[in-house]
Amino acid sequence: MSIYDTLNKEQKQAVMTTSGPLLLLAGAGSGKTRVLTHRIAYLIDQMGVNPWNILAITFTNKAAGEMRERVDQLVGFGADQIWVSTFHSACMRILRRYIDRLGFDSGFTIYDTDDQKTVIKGICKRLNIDTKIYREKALLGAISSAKDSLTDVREYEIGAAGDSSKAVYAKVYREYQETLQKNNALDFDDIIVKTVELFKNCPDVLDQYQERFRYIMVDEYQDTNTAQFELVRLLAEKYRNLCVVGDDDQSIYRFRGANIRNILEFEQYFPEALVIKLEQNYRSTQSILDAANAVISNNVGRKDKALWTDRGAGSRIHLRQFDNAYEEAEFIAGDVARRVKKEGAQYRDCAVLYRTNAQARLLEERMILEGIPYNVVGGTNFYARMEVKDILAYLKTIDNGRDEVALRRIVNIPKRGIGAATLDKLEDYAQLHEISLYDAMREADDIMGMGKAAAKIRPFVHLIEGYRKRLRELTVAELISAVVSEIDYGRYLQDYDDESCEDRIENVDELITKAVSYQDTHEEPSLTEFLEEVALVAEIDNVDGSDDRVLLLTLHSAKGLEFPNVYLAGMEDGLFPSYMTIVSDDPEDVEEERRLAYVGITRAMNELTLTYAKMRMIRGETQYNPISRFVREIPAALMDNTLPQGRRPDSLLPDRDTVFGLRPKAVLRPKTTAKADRPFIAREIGSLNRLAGISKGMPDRAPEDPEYGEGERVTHVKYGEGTVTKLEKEPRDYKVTVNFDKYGQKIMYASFAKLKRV
DNA sequence: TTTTACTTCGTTTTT
DNA sequence: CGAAGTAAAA
Repeated sequence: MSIYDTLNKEQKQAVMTTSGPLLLLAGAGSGKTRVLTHRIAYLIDQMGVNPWNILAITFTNKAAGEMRERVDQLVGFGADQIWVSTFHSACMRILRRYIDRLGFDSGFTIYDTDDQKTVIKGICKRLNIDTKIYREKALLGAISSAKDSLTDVREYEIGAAGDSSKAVYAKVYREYQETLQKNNALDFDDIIVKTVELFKNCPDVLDQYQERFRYIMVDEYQDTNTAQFELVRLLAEKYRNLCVVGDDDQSIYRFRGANIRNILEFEQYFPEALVIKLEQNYRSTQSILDAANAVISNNVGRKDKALWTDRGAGSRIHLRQFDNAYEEAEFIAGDVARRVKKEGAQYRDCAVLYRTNAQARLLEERMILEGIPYNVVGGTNFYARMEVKDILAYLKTIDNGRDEVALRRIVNIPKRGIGAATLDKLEDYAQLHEISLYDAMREADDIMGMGKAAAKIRPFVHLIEGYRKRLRELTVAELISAVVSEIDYGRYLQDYDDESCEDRIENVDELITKAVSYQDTHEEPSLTEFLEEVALVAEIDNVDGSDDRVLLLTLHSAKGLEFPNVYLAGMEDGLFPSYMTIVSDDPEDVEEERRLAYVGITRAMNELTLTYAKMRMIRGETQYNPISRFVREIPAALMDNTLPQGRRPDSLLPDRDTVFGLRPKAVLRPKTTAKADRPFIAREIGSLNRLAGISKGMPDRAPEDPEYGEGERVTHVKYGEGTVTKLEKEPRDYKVTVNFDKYGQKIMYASFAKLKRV
């Protein structure tokens, strides 16, 4: 009896195929992590591969940590030699060693989205670019997707030739890269891109890593972007022992540059690749899988596969409608409480999934009210909070004097009377003498025209210099404590906002706690490394599964997790799929949302509950959205409640004042913000309903007689041909039961099924 | 230079 | 609704 006997046939094949390229199409819940960990064990124990030669890449630190733990359990010896890491931290390790070859200093810092925005703002100001026309977000987005697809500044400029608008983007891209280089900083995308650049420019470095990583495994392969693919391709080029594991149906990061072609075209890059499909699901009941399969089958251009299980049908999927989001939250909280009290469930067995982070608030409030322990994943990243960023900016300034973004952030926090005018003078001086802004501050006394300002700068420089000198004798935690007390940051927070100051001080303390735990878990702790780790944590990394709490999280963060009880909240067209994707002219956008729905459904092991509200407040506006098309794509027979048969929007229109107890000021205020590109909500309802296949005013009319009868052959767009076994007239529509040749029996409503007689 | 009062704007998802 | 930006005032 060996550890490999518990694997099924395909899993075993995947584990034992150790050489050459391997594409593992692993459906949700098909045990891919098991395969990966067993494969690593097999490589070491059975094939005699040196653990040192193995690289396993995941997307989140959490996934990396879990994999490492499981490998440790399977492999007797040398497991710590394996690189199990995320794309970003693997690249960081390489860059810290070799980035000097690209003209950066190895003490570079990492810019998060906030920092990037600051840089872009500065550039726009400097170049007199109107941010009304060229939005910072759009500029950043363009730069990011250029990088994701490995388009450098030069190439971008060539592509922009002759297009004045694109030329602005190109100019900003160039300035942005130059600023980052000047600040000795990289953004998230650069971490990958610069590593690729390094490998391409320095064959000796590439060769060294190729020799080291003779066996490479990539998890969540469907989420890789072009740059990440190129990185992996380069590393694997020599020995070609590359195993990628992914599921095209779970590709949900296209907006972030994930290139689904990486999976669909893997066999073109590696013609000798073996492809293995894992379709047996060990997680969910058949009903849940049927629902997931039915929904995802509406997407085109996917690798064909269907999940199955030997677990049995299980209970039906619960579908619940509510008047508003408050009642929805009330139900979910109540249902969780009921399951815990009556069915012996634990809180941690339950998770509430939603499309947007904003939905968490109401759910959270309700959980508090009912006294249910919960945890919200995501929202504002801990390290993105103002008070935490302030402290980190101090640390960054001490660590890397060239990081101007950090310096500018804290130079006047707390108030030192160093304002824009002073900084402008310093900047001029710095530019003239080709030194950094911080170095200019050090020489402030010698700068003409500095006047009284020099006296204000002196203590600040003194403070930073003092900590630089003491850097070696202080731990990171001690350093933070010292800085916080020296600048009297607590007082600053109190003056800033008395209300929130307690929470903020708590967060600063939390940061110190994290610094202590960093200190305890690392062999050679350093400030640089601490800042790096802190920059690369994702919210999901902090989820502790051993806490007995209900988890509240977005569908995106839920990927890779599983729960006995799952609630999918806010199943409404306009929210999920989001309004943006519905009106998009690219049908791929809705398909991505559908994959998200697939991910959500397949998180559930035993019970799946879908909820939606007729009315919901979104950005201070009340919206009336129809039920999500994804719910309609689930066969009715799988659910415990019937779908609404369409409704007339006008019968539902505003009674919000009575519902929310609001004074009618919101209604009376003239709608001055209505613009051509953002139509009235009332009009949106109409169009959304039309998109969902509901036509206004039709529900109560007698249904049209279908062109087919019982026993006749019909054809369906998705299911193909079948025989009508039952035809029942209902007040609003005909209910048709069809036995499809390929998909078996389905019950559907005539007006939605659009069946054609053969 | 800093504080305040007011307007404007937007929302998907995040390593 | 809330964050963030802008203009005016102190």
